[in-house]
Amino acid sequence: MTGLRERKKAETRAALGWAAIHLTAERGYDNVRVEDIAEAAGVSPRTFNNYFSSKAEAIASRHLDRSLRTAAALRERPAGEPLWAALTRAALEQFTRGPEVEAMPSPAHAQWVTGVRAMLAEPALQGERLRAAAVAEAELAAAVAERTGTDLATDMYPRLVAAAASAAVAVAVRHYLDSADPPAPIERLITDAFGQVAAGLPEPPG
Amino acid sequence: MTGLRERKKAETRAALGWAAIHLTAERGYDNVRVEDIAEAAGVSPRTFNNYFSSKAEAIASRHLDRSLRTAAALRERPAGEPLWAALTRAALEQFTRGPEVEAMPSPAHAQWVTGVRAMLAEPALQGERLRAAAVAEAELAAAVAERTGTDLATDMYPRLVAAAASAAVAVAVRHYLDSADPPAPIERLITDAFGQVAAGLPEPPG
DNA sequence: CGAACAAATTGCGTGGCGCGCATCTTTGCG
DNA sequence: CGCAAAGATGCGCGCCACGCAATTTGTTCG
Repeated sequence: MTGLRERKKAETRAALGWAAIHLTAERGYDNVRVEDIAEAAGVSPRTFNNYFSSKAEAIASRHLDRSLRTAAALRERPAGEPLWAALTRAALEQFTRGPEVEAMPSPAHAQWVTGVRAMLAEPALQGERLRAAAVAEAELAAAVAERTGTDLATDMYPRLVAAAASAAVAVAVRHYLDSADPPAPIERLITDAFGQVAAGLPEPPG
Repeated sequence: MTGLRERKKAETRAALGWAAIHLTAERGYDNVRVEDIAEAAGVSPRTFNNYFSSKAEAIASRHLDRSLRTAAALRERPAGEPLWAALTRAALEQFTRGPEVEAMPSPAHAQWVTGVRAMLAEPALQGERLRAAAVAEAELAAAVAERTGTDLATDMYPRLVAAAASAAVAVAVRHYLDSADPPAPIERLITDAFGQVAAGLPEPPG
């Protein structure tokens, strides 16, 4: 049952998360006060901390949500599919561009990208982003354990797989953001990264 | 040249880092104020923030130093050694027990372990730990790039290797800490984890 | 329907933190 | 010895996370 209560809560959370990201990309991390975020989301400052225990956590929340979806996506891949193929697909599914950004006028879009880059570079945020990734990784490990019939408590295998997969995505995204001009499409980079990991990252011929 | 200046600075940094860890393991994260750490290190509270920009960073500093040593160790492995063998050795070298802990009376040792476990579980610290790991991972990637003659700017390979290696160590350590009673020796777990990663983490036979 | 219950929001107050700035002390070097 | 650079310290400010208690808003039953 989806009561009004739950829905409103989800909406407030989303509004706060979005406002936090939006304002930060726009003005920079420490030109945004919690008060501003709360106001933009139409809620009292005190309420902010009922949803997030820090400014950084709010900003990382969308990253967390997206990352968690990878685990969910893996669970929905057909059982017959080989593990690494399923992981690759599950990861790729998360990289369709969202509507908020898609429906953004072109001049603003350039500034948006710049702002997001600055945001990702902000040291004060990296820890929280990584923490979110770690939470999602745990979820992914659980999904891998289910799929492969291994045991989280006794086998390192599912956690190793989850960690390697997360690393593949992270490296691909980083490569995408770093390479300036017309970068290779993110889909190709992710596929490539997963391919290398699944191949055991053999030393390239000198 | 190692002037008095540099040495004192290194000493102060070490003293602050150690005091931060020690007090936190003893009393718990938020029963330790910055003032306490500074006092334990024999330095003014204001000086604390000349060395670390947050309490969490101070606590994670030793983790950072240790992790950075892995990259240095890799650079010192013989050039002929296969990459993954060299990585495994470099990682293993970091896990010889330090003297401060070794020379600790047995009754205190038990409490120490408990305190450290609680410290590692503290959410407010995980982000900073992960951030330290990320910094070290970057350094490791650079070392891998050198050794394999690949290019950080154009190839995902060195970063993928560094990330996979870091993940292997992290998973092994976690497994070691999680499994209670008489756990498998950490050396075996690390070797095993590296072996699986280098083999491409093949799906186990159902 | 409406009354009792539960859950969320809000305002207020507090302790602590991160850091800029100005000042004083120590170190390195000629 | 004396000076310039680097570090340590004291002070003060703005902000943040959170506990508590009062209030508003949804939910559930008689």
